[in-house]
Amino acid sequence: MLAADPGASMAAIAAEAGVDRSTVYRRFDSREALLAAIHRARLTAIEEAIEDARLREAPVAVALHRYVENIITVNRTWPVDLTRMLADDTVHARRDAAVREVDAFLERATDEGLLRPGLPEGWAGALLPQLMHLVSRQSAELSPGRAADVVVDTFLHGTGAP
Amino acid sequence: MLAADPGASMAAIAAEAGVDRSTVYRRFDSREALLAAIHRARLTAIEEAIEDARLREAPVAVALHRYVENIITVNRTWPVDLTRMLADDTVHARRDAAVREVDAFLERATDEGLLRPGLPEGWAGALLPQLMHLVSRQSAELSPGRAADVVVDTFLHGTGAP
DNA sequence: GCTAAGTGCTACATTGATGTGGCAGATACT
DNA sequence: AGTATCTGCCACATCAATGTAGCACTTAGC
Repeated sequence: MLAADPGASMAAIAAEAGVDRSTVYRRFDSREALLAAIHRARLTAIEEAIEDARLREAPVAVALHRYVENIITVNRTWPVDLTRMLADDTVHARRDAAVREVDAFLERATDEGLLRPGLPEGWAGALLPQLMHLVSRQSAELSPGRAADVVVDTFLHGTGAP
Repeated sequence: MLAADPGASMAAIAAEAGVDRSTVYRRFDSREALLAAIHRARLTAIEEAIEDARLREAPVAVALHRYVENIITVNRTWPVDLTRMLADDTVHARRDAAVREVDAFLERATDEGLLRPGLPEGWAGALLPQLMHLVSRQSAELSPGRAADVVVDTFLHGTGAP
């Protein structure tokens, strides 16, 4: 709901959840507070996904697939865009830390020969989230594991003939 | 502006353009009319991009690169999301026609051995626009030609080591 | 049976955005 | 000079969404 339209009204959100608008206001002081709670939940899930994938120590191919699979699940559970919450300093800082963690991993993946060197600055780091986001909403019928297969395969080898 | 926040107010849009809010209302009857005009302009540019690339006849590798380069320019000129205008029937129909044209091209590209067969249904057709959109706003410093190089290379071969 | 907590529904004040109309000044064209 | 057009500024009505408050009803636990 908030994924399709981040500007959705509280009435629409409440209707989607099958409760009255006033009930939502009983649990969250304001619309801002509701969105902040959702974004915090997503951030926490992202941090757990990163930790579970052991981006610093695990073999890069294994860590990549595990990270992708985890994030696809996060995307499906909390399909909201954190970009619109960068006003909040805490959210901003936690998001930055997660991005830095993934960037460092991609650098390690390049050093260890999984990724091609010489790519444009930040290209891999921008591409990977887009692929995960795409498969999350495009191919809802795929299990997280199969969806991760597609993302990793496309990320590493593209869609061209071998 | 409308790219960053599709829900931007007329006051914000007018301020961005350096004119008064009332001046915008003199040129467009309503907010809807303004958005419709922008979307029509984007659609027209997309149709020209497809025609110029000769997706039906040109060699697939040539047509792909030319199409990508054209759309990157369109994305930078009219950076708005057509998905939010599907209420308008005319927009919907024109967009569908363009999507079908590209899908048919991707099928031809598969038949002629440029793309790998056996990809998930609709994956290439969803991936390509995402890549073009990503490079359009991510790498503003690249010329359309160089940006298209990156997109086509990533689309066909990914970012993995050879 | 009684209480406490949660929920739905309604009414209300407030705010921000939309859209309209009028007026005055600047620019350009004849 | 005189006129037409465009613009900025201001005031105003309208509407949708936010947030608050009160009341009645249901459910669960003691």
